[in-house]
Amino acid sequence: MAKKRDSVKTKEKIILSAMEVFAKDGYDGVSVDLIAHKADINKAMIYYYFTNKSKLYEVVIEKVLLDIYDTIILESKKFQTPTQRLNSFIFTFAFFVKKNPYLSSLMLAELSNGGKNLPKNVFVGFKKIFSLLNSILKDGEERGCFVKTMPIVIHFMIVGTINLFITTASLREDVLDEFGADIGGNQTIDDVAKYISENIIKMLKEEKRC
Amino acid sequence: MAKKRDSVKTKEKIILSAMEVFAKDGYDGVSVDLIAHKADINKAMIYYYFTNKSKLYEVVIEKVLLDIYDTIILESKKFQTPTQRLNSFIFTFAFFVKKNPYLSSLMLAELSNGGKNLPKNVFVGFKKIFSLLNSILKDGEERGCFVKTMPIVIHFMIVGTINLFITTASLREDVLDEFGADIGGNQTIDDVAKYISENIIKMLKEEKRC
Amino acid sequence: MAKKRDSVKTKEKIILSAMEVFAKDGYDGVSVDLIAHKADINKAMIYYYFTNKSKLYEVVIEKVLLDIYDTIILESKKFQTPTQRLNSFIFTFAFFVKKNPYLSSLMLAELSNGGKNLPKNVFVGFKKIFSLLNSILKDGEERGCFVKTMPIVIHFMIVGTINLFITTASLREDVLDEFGADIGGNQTIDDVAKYISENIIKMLKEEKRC
Amino acid sequence: MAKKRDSVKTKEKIILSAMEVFAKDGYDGVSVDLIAHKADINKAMIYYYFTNKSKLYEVVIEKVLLDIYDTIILESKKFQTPTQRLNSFIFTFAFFVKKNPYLSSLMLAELSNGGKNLPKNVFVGFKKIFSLLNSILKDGEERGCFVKTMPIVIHFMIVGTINLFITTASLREDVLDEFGADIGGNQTIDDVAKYISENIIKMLKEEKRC
DNA sequence: CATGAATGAGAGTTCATTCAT
DNA sequence: AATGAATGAACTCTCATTCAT
Repeated sequence: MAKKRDSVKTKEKIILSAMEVFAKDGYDGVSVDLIAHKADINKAMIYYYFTNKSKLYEVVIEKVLLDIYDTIILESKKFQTPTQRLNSFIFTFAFFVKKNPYLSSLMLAELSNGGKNLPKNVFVGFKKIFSLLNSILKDGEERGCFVKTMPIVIHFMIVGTINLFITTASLREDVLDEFGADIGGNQTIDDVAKYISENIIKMLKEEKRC
Repeated sequence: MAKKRDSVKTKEKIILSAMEVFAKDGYDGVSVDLIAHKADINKAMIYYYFTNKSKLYEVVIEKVLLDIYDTIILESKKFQTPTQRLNSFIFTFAFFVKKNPYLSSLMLAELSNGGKNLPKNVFVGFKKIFSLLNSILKDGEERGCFVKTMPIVIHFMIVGTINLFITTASLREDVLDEFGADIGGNQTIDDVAKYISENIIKMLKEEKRC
Repeated sequence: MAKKRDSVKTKEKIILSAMEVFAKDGYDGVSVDLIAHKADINKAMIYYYFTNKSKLYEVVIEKVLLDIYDTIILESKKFQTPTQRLNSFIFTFAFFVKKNPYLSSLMLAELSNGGKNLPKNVFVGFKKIFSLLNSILKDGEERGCFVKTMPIVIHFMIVGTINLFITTASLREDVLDEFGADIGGNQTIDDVAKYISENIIKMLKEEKRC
Repeated sequence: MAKKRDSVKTKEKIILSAMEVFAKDGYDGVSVDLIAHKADINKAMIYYYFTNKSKLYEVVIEKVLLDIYDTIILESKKFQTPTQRLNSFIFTFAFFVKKNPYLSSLMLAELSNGGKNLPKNVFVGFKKIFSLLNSILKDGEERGCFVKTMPIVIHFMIVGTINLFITTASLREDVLDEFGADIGGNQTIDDVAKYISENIIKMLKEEKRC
């Protein structure tokens, strides 16, 4: 029998519901009422546990980013060469957002509005992920595997492409028939990850292999 | 002699103000009051000319997308080879969003939320731009300049990277000092465009030149 | 060729449109914009000709009431005996509202809200009509045709019944099928007038005939 | 001990205030602000309890009609003969609207505008009241007390006359002095009910008595 | 006479947040 | 820890009315 008062469960339900609706409709597009309703809890509980809407949003975003970071770090450690680790970075990121379809929307939304709903300190999440990629690239450079590059651009290429592929999925599906060109309706996120990985690695190499 | 009641001017003022604030705070984050105030017109005029907030948003987005499209098309026609035209596509896009810093936010926001605030027919704008890139790529393939590729991924690589670079500019600046790695604080959008262009062309070529 | 500027025609178009929509949705339920649109004239013309919405309403009501009065008076003069004249009163009233289906709504609406949208002087219209009936009844009494009665109640019996029959027509039609009882779906306004006339006259007579 | 937060009381206050002002100024003539103010509650509570203005109006009307119905039914059951029951119907109706002066306006207003502010299902109230009268008349016919009649016309005669008498009371008072004829200024609603009852029963009888 | 542009007040509704129980 | 009631500000939208041309 489920306990009537289970703070952990209640908090979790709130975060999950919040994540879902924030991802779909954005911070301003969502009411606290809606979150409470989705989570099947009393609205006042949100204030009890998270102080206010803004703080709840922070918690949601922070959780999302740290989850990604932890996952990527974990996978990345299994490999030694920069090439393998870069490949792992891309695939793990793609795999993660595939598993958590809300994340892409949230990440893009925050990046696109300059984080207006967030305090600066939340961006440690973004920075951590970037730092990881950065260290892979620097390591590759030092070992002579990769050419000197612009890490932030590589980062945006990976993150931007994969996120856009995910977030535009339904959009592309809607317009599929009235469109002659190939808009990626048949490609899976894995195909995309593979394509990106191969080509970015091609970009980063001159002659040598690692 | 400046007329006191000039519908064209009023409409323009509304669209410009709307574009600015929508880009900064998103559809739901902006009040009609604010738009009216920024445009220095009476709020009711927004309803007089645009029926409602939603319709105004549509007009703004449509205008943005068609402007980009027209500009890119125009530039693109100056070149003959697929390589040149692809290069032109990237640079013109980058140039345009640099000149119109609001656009990136608007594009990313719409892409990231699946166009929830827009009717499907507005996506002709997005499709047109993509179609243009698509035809360049296909042409390159047929002429044997480019390898077979995934056009939608190339598209997201270009558009996503440039848009993210623009929209995150202030964000990156804010965290610059507390951060060791190079987060692109010194690079201009032109540097980025050049880098993307060179590397994507490298990706698309095997041996031959066009 | 129709003249571009024809004040009489414009005024008439306004009054007719106003009558129609006021009848359907009431004074507060109608916007000046709507009247202008229905009349196919510029909104400002309404203010030009009628000063404001309230005054326009007055004009409409006044016209309605005087039209009825004039018609009834005219018909009534064709008859000599109180019985005939009462019969004429009822039939002419019924005939008139049948021909002008908006009037009933307007009359009932004004009566039901105590004339809140009208200045007292507009009620001369109502009073005139009542005076006419009153004189018929008094004449009947004096001549010994009718018993002494309560004129205002007779008046409400006639006017109320006929008006309700007209205004509820569509309502009764809507619920006709789901209703066993006879709600007057087959009766015409003429049937009703006949029925009312016969029975009220029966009420007013004792033994004698006139 | 009076509770500070009593949903029942709050709801009641809202309904009572709404009934009063809707009766006076009609659906469109009343603002939600006014209702809230009259009820001495926060405006948002109206939406909390009744969703919107329209739904509140429905609730008010439904309550009014069912109240009348219940009262009439209760009284009617005390009598056996059709004549007595018809007499009871008329007196109870008159007594009820005298006690609840808002009702007549509301009923007339809704009848006169074809129920534009109400969903069809609200008219069960009207239908129930009419059904009751209808069954009295049918019963009278079958027992040979009443002649065959047009029930809907009888209904409008009763309801229309009494309602008009009530709603026009202040109007008639205002114009009393400037008017020679007897406009019912001295008659009470009971006089009117008695008059209507006697005469309608006279109408419905031929020779026989019940 | 006629028009379209403009205005300011106010209407209906929503929402983040707080309070009493 | 949990709930439903309450609040006040803000939001979208409408409307009677006026002004400039």
